[in-house]
Amino acid sequence: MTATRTGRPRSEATRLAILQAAATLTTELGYDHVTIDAIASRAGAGKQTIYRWWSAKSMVVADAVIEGLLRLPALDLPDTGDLSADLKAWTTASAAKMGDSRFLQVVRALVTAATGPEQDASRLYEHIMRPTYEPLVARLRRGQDAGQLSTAVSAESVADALLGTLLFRALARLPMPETMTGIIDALLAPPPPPSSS
Amino acid sequence: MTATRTGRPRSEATRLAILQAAATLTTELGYDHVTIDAIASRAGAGKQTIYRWWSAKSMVVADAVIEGLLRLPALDLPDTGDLSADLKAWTTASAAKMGDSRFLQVVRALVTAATGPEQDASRLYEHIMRPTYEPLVARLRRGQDAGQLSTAVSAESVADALLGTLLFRALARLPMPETMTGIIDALLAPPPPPSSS
Amino acid sequence: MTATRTGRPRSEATRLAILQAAATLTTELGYDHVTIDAIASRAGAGKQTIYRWWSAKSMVVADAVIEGLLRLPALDLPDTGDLSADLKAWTTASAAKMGDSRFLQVVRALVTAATGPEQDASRLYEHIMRPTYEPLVARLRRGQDAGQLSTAVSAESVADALLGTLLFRALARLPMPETMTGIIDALLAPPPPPSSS
Amino acid sequence: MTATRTGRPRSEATRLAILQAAATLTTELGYDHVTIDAIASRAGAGKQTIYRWWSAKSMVVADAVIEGLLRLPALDLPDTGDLSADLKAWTTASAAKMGDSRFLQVVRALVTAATGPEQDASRLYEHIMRPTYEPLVARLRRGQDAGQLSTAVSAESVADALLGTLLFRALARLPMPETMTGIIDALLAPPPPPSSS
DNA sequence: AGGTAAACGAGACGGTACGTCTCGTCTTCCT
DNA sequence: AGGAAGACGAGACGTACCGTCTCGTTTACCT
Repeated sequence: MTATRTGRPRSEATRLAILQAAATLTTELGYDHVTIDAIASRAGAGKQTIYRWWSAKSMVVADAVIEGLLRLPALDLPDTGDLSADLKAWTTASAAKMGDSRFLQVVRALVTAATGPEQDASRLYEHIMRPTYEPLVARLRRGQDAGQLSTAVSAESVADALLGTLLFRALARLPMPETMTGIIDALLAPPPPPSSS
Repeated sequence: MTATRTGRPRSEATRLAILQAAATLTTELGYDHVTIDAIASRAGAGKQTIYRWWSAKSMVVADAVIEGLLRLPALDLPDTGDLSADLKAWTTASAAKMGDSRFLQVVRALVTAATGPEQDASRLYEHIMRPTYEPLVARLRRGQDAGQLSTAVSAESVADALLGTLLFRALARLPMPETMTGIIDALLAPPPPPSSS
Repeated sequence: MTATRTGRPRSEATRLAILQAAATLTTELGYDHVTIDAIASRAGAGKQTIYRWWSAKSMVVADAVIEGLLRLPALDLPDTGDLSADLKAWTTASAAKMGDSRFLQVVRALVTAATGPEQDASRLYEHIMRPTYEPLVARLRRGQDAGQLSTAVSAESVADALLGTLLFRALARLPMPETMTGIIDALLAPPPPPSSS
Repeated sequence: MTATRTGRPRSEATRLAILQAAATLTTELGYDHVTIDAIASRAGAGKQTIYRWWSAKSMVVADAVIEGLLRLPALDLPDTGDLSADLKAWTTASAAKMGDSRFLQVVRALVTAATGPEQDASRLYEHIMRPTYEPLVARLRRGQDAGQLSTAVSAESVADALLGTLLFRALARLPMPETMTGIIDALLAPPPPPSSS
């Protein structure tokens, strides 16, 4: 019994109105120009209601992401049986979305939240990163089962490298597709060791 | 001759004091919590002096980086001739530093800047990441020359994967060292090609 | 029969707890810093219970006064038969209490209420001042009966002058005791009439 | 040389605009409904500018009084040579103004300020009470010289009693004129001591 | 040497947003 | 129905910074 029991219960309608307002304003104005006052006003809520449930603006935006009101680029990973083609299709599509400035606005909120208290960071990982990470690892494992990826390397390592590259180059604003193709080839179908260059 | 000629010349001592203050405060407080007032106060300078020479906080911090006053706690990448051992030593040591809050502060500065104007973002990334990224790429190229790494994959791709993994796992707060070892092995010592190619 | 009759009867214990809390907090914090929330919390009552029975903070405090829970630190006015000595003893003792911050807190409550609606103001003044004012007037009347004070001046006027002097000098933070002695002498033992009347 | 010397000097225009705004708003809305935000907005000033120079709303209003922008009832004390008539005329006129609710609004600000830090209270006394108190004492002394008031009582005592009565009855909202007449008569022309009632 | 002019430290200015506090109402469960 | 608990919309509070604007002062170059 962790719950308190008396008192007016939290209003779900208000909670959603706040998250919706945060999502809308982030998309319209960009993360930096969103204010708590504006979120409250747009949501028809009091500021205290926001501060009662969220510790910072970044957490409100992060919750809007979790709630699905503010979409990160969808990263549905296909499974056609051809791991290499699937990964290339996925990274190419993902990379294309990374150039979207609205995406960077959201990423900024998430990174801000991620550098905050451990508890908040973990929550974000669970709700935002894991839904992308786990299917990717699973797909890589199926590729290993199919003999398309060496079992000498952990699927997690490859997933880290792929997601990390996307993150790194997105933040650095470097071009992406070719790079991703190269590393995928390197990991999946390594050439014979060079003997004489 | 665009320059005016009379008047008191710009004070180099003040310029450096401002950049040093910006660097110190960014490391101590994190990019978001650095204020122009604090920089001015710490540097013993007037705010107007800062605004006279820089357009925004991000430009001051970028200049501090250029000046070499603010760095990632980057480690020297050894070159013993054994690429695998060198990378493992470097990634292990780097991963250990990822727990350092100063690292996260700088990463935050980068991400914050990344969502700002293209020009600011590029300046910061160039000068913060390059001192780490370029030597890494160079070392990988030497490894390729020595036949320790396939030439079928670009050195940049491997560098992206390594740095990206560090960045990703740092932000996601996942454990690091083992993972790094695995991916290095995968890239350097590829397994036999899958049976059905 | 104006009253409804069904339902749970009003809790007397809660009513008193609220008034006691209001009195205590007014004394401790001063009228301005008392909040309805704090009263409710201290009384172990719900805010709605307060709003159900009182229209405003001033009314709660007024009721606390009526209930005798909040008083000026009034002193008993002695009656030894010697009006002059009695008044001097009382004013000297009262003046000493004027330095007490609790006194100023109550005065502030009165002044705050005085600027509000007529009804609230009257209630507070009646009940806070009267317990001091009425005995003083009564004592002065007995002095008049005993020939110690002229009947040409109303007892109320003298009471006003005495209490007013205390109030004025307390607010102006001027020294008090000697002054009080002087005015008492002036009123009780009038000098010979001026030569040219 | 107690003053600091550098930096932009305080703007006198802004200072006056703030006091004028405070005066106007107090008159229009009443002391309670004046907000610092409204003063700042009306004055075209920033809130911080107000907080930089005044500790509380009551001090701003008090300064507006001192500056003559928010008038207390003028208490010009006539000197026709007839002390009794002069005092009665003055108290009657003063009492009439005391019923004005705008007066009570200002008094509330002053009392609030008077119950604050010693330094603020002293300032108020010097600038607000003394300009009324001192001429009154002086007039009473001239009355003593003319034999219209006993020299056995200090002029200050009488002034205390008169001002105190006005203050007390104004705050208590009790009727005034008759009472004031009575006490003046008692102090100025005492009847012969009663022998047989 | 004296004059001109830009840069300097200092800090007040009009603003925006913050995060907190209090109000008076509303909503639930418990008695 | 009364009451405790406590969430709610509203909005004022006092603070922190922003970027701009005077000030008086300092330090060069130019007569």
